[in-house]
Amino acid sequence: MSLSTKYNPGDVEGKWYKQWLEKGFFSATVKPQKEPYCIVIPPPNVTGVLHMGHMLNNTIQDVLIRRARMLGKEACWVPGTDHASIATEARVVAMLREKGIKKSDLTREQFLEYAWEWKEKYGGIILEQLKKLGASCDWNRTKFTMDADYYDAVIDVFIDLYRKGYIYRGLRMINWDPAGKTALSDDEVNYRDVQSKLFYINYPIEGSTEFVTIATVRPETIMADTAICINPNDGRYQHLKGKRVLIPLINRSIPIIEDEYVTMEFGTGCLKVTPAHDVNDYELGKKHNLDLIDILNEDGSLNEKAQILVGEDRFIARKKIAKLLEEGGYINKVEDYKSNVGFSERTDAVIEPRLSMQWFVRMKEITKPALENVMNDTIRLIPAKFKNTYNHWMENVRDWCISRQLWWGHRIPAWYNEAGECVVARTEEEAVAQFKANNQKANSLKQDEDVLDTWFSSWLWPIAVFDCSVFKDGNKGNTDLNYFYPTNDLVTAPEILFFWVARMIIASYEYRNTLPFKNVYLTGIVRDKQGRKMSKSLGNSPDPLELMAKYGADGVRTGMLFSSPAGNDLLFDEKLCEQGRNFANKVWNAFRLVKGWNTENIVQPVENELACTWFENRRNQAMAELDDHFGKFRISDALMTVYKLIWEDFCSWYLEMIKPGFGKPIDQVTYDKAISFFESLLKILHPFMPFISEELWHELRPRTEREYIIVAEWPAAMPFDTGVLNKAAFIFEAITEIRNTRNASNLSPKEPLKMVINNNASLKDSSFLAIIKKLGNISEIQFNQPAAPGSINFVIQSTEFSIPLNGKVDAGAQREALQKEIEYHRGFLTAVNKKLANERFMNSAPPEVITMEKKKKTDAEAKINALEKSLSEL
RNA sequence: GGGAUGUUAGCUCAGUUUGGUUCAGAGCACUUGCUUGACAGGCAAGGGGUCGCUGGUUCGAGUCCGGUACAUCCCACCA
Repeated sequence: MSLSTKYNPGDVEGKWYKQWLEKGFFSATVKPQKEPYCIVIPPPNVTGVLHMGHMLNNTIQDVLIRRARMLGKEACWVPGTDHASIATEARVVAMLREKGIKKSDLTREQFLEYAWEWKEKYGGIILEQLKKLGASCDWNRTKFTMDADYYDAVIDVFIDLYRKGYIYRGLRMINWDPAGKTALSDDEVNYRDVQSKLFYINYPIEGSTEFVTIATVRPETIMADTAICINPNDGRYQHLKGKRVLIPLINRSIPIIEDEYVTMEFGTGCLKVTPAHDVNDYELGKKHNLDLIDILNEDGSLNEKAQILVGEDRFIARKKIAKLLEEGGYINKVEDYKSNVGFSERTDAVIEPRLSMQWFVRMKEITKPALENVMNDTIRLIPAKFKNTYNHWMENVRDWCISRQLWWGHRIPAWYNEAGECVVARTEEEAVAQFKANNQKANSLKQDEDVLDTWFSSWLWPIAVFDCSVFKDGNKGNTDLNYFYPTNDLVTAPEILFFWVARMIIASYEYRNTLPFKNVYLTGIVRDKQGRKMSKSLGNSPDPLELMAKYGADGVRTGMLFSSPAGNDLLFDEKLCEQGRNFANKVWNAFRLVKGWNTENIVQPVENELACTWFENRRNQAMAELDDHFGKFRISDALMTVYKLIWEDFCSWYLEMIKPGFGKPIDQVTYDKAISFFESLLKILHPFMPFISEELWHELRPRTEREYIIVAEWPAAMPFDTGVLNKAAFIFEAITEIRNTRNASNLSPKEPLKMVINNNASLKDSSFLAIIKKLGNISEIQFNQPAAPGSINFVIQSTEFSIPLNGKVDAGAQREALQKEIEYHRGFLTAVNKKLANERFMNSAPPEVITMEKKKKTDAEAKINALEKSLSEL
């Protein structure tokens, strides 16, 4: 046998992927007679490189798509990348910095030229990496969220929503990143507990020598205060109502206002109100008509409105002002305080709440169908527990800030004239026309400098990959869109359930008036063994490409799937890949065994006939389990079903049963059966392990030009006979008992044993015996003989077995073990007897349960009998 | 602060909807014995859990109800 004892994935993976591509097996087209099955990939960042999260996510998608393809559906997996405005722009800025170029020295056009150049060079590396894991995407359909037609679609949607009144421009308190000088959505802000100080500051009351003490963690913002607020029900402060106070250091007079918003228990019960620099204060300011005083520049330094410390950074200003207040005698006390501070996800700078003109999507109304259709399971979330979180988010949805102060992205189609008036238009010409129609000046127009939030383009993804014009012109009969949409399954991480999934659903109901996909499979997060999230900074993330080089793509794929039920985080351990690789090796060696047999036209032995009948039934049973698991998106369980069917049932039992003796031939009938079983196993293995299954498929027998396993037919569901399976279970149990007896008695498996069977004469002529003899290495079976002294006895389904050991064993140890076992069964029997003696149990339990208890009793009694017999014969 | 989910073998998880033969399971890990003519990346056998804790309902609770502890996640972001 020239085949290596080990499977070498490196030899075969590239070969098959290339052939699959060449034969066009991945590409999908409209075929009205076939049922479509479609997945759109969650587009990875164009700057991305493959990490373990992608590995898990895309393996699951590939499993689903490959199975659908084999089920005869027109399987379409659409790949692509996301322009990822913030991430990509940051990468380009960093790249330019290395070349000594500052973004601020470039014009927008120059910068974008660099960005595109960079994208052409490095963008899409990740798509090449996906091919290594076997991803069977229809690469002809590869889409990018800034393709020309996609760009237009995004602009069309903006204009359309603006006309419908869903998009507005407004002054709002937003999350400002002073380092990136951009607005961030709420979701791009991470909150962390930070140890800080709580300053108690005295504000002098106007026309009095008394003062009011407030507590704040941000003393540098007192110059922006426009009121002090007390709770009207606060008994301590009734005398302050209607008075005014002076801001320390700058002596500006501000009113004392009343609002129940103030918590009396916190701090002193007096709150300084700074509407320009705090979200809650902003709301309070609006309610009480307070002035807005913004004392910060874009970069977080103080501006001239602060009057003092102008130009200082906010954190330096905080230290300095604390000192000034101290010197001025305004500090009452300072406490240590732990507060929750927001940080930019991108730059990690402390977020500054800031008032700014931004564009928003009004969410309340537009989200309605998206909420309803998830809650009523039109769109299924898997696992369903995410419905709760989804519901909670959607019911409390806030308007979506969609403008970003960046250059890389879809530029907002808004135009301003010299007077600062604004129109939304696709081009400057259209803008001019609109201004004129409004009787407004239309000279020296300027386009909005901002681009749109990345999610404002990716929420169109499932539609736009098929047709970008649909947002402007409606559906003009694009057959791809009509055929593949709504898509079937979406596989993504729960982290982006709101960012992306919810918004795709919203867009789909808005523009297609239907769902975008039927099922959303939410994967877990890949963590390391200690449960930490994998991250670059921790260096705990293995490189999937290196893993695949080491264990094979099939090994890594199955390794990841072994322990990753939907919604559960995956604690990644390289051992899993090893298990995957070992499985591939097992399959490989099973092939080597079968392939090495010589056939002859001899009569099929009875034991082989039984073995084949059994395995066929067992396989059909497993197939039913498999289909059930897939129907419930239990991918790990599905894999485990295949794993055990192949390893235990096929290799350990079936092949051992039919294995011919060394150098002897196997009968043709059994051999053909074995090959066809092997084929069906390779088929159900294929979605999980595409490469080795394709390799062995071709090794197993000659194939025609287009006969590949990737397009082979998924084995149809077949009935199975539980009677056959039960009979086999009986044989297996007997064999296990025999082996156990050998093990416990230190008898080599090579030494043939004799056996006696009592009270089951029907076994005499059965093919069972042949199998028991073969796998148990039993040389002779006698019937209804008195047990010889020193026998080991056991009972299986009321049949008594006896193995004479002729003094080959240590009687003392044997006796002890037997006594222990007898004791256990006696205890069990007592419990059952007690139950049966309980009148109330006998009266209220259903008859089946009582019958079962009675059977337990007789079984236990038989077992004890047999054991006692063994004991007495020792 | 509000909400959700989870706690079952050393580890990762099934099982809880509909209480009683899938009821105490799986894979990995572990122990013992095997140079077994496919595979030591292997074979065979085995050990291991009072189902977080605590009350209750019931003839009977991993499963239903109350309480409690711990963990994780989501939302909000009280100066």
